[in-house]
Amino acid sequence: MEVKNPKDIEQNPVCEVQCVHTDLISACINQIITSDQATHLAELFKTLGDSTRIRIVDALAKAEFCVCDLAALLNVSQSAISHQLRVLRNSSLVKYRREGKMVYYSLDDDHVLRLYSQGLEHVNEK
Amino acid sequence: MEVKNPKDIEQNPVCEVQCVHTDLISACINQIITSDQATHLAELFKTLGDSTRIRIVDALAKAEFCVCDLAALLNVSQSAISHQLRVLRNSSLVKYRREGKMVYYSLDDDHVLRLYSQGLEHVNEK
DNA sequence: TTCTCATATGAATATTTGTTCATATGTAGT
DNA sequence: ACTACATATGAACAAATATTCATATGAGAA
Repeated sequence: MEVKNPKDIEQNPVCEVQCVHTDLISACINQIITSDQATHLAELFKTLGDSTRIRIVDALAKAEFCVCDLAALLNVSQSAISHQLRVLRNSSLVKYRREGKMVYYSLDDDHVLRLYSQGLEHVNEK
Repeated sequence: MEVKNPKDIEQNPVCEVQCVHTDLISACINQIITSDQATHLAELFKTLGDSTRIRIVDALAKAEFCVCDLAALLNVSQSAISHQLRVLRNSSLVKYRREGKMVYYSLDDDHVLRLYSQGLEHVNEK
């Protein structure tokens, strides 16, 4: 029943609840990640949040592959692989080198492998 | 939801490209993560792929909070926080305990913190 | 019981996103 | 120049998803 008035929100974003532990909140408010940082970090995780990209990363954790190899190995169209590789590139998760007509992709650094392995550990234990 | 023309796939999943390094592929094909595993892992990362959930995790990395604390701290509606907490619960990233009317949330284990920190490291270095 | 309030949840909506299709770009060879 | 082919990319469509709104549930107090 207690519907919050939009005007109240403008005045005070916290008015909707009563239980707030104000001391704890004021102690933490300055330590919380900023919205900008959160957005960047979320984008990194979001990049790994697709099964096709996970399979690409898994493959690249084992060897360097060209685009058509990945398409064949994962049974996904060349276009789809290429689109997804761009997403992975934009998040600095993979790097590439050109050799003639072909482009070979690999994981950007050990950092990526650690992040991936950490996730794998979590799902294997749960 | 991932592939191209079903008829082509039945006939020959690789027909669209010519460059395939068949030896490398047959050496790797059995080591690649299964689609099922990839889906599970992707869901874990997807869970962290939203800025609101990142901010929740960041807060819970510092202290235990009840739902209304999180709503106030992050300036997000109670309903939205509650919805997102369920997503985090479903991926075993947070746990909770009831105390009277209130429900206190915290990170499920150190695993989650390591995964989160690893991601934070990556974005800070790039 | 009834009231209050902290939390959870279903439905609806708006935005995001992954794939396909068609086409463009870039590179090597003729 | 032209052809072949590996890769990239824009547009369109379908599927997934985050938030809001309204309401339900659960727990303590009167």
